[in-house]
Amino acid sequence: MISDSKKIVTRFAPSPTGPFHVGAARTALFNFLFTRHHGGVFILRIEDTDSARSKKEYEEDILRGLSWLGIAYDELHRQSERTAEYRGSIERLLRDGTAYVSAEERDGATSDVIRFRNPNQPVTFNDAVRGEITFDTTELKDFVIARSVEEPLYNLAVVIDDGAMRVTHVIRGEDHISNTPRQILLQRALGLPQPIYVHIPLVLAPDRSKLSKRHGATSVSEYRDAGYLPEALVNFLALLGWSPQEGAGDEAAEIMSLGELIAHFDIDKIQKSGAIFNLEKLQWMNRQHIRRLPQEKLEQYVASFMPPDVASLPQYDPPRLARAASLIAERLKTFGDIRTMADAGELTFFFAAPPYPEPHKLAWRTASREETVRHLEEAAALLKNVADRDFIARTITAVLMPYAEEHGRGNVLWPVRYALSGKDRSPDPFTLAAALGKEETLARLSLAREALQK
RNA sequence: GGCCCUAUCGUCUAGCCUGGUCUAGGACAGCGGCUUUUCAAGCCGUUAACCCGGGUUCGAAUCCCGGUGGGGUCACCA
Repeated sequence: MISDSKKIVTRFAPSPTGPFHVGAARTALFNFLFTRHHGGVFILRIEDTDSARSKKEYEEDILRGLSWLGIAYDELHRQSERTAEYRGSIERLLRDGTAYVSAEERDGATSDVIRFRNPNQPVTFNDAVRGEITFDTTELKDFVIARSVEEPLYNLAVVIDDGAMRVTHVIRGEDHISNTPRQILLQRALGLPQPIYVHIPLVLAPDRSKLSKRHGATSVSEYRDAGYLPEALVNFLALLGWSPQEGAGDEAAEIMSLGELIAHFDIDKIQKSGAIFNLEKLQWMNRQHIRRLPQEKLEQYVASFMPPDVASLPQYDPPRLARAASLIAERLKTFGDIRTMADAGELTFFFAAPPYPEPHKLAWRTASREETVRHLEEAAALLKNVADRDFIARTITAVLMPYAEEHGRGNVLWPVRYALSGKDRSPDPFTLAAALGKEETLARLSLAREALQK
């Protein structure tokens, strides 16, 4: 299907009339993956012919979003900077009679528009994912192609640009299928070659309608701000309407880096029907990518999403954060969850000794205070013997477990955990102690003991 | 409504082109269990689908036809 002799050229052509949408991001991604897989040229073309609706801030949002996702383009063009090109083509169309100026009334005022003289031929094209599609173009009438020689409308601008930029594959949303016959008619009038069309299925909301604002977060920046990893979003979006080769495998096979996606991507495995944007799967995928993050990156993410009230705690410092980071990350779907954890008080104990307003909670079920104090003392004594550099979860477990087994795990482990966190819910005592460090662990153990003895 | 696209577990999908190996596979979610006994995570197990009706064929999820459902599109927007 794809001839090797011809260099592949694709383009992603968003119009900057709103925030960068995840559906658009997926279209960009499919173009990018396909192009990189085949070693072609990927063009970003800003379609800002409608000056009234196009905004610079939206263009910036698109650029920022693409860069965050790791989707790099080879060329950047803006239609607003190509009026000379359009003028030439439109004048030619006018000259040879395939287009004509028509004075028309609109909103009470009369103005000239340029219409295409429709040859009324049936148009058939071969879509790379759907096969042959035929349209009877007579119903299109003499459609308007420009407001003036310097103001082409969407369909014309696209055709001129795709021709000028030698685009070989037009990969875009299914909602553009109905534009295709108009564009083909224009190509024929302009004597331009016809690219290969690849219409990809739409991204749908859970109710099967087009994904829109009322369904929640739809823009790329919202997902970034909520603490999703770009690699997770990219991975998730790639799997919406596409799957890697045969036997789409087990769980691990679905987790792919950008590089792996590029290696596997091709258009023959693109789905024909719309795909629902399933937030739960995105969250799961985000977890998977968080788990694969190198320690250093993980710390950076955790730190950057840490709310100020936690970050200003007395013991909030780099070494402690480094030890707590993976423990915190283990418990979240997105880095934005750090905020929720902080609000629930599940973070403060990492960076400040907890108060013990309810000493009775230190004792496990029916255990007496005296007994609990003894266990706390003994645990502290055992841990004191562990060297600083051996103060890791595995060693701590090995040291504490025999004693806990002997006196009842709950009786020992619960008060130790509670002494360290001051919380009903928290990580287990061993990892917690490791995260806190030896000195702090012993300090909290004795603080808890004092609270009990009061 | 016209035109166009589309149809496998609740969701994303494998299989369909090259009919049998499909008592339809995987993943997310759900459910159940396990654990260094809290919570989370993790691990193990498990429920669940070929839209309907006709054909073709020894045999159809796979091929053909017709319904029905879903979606898109019908601008001097893109």
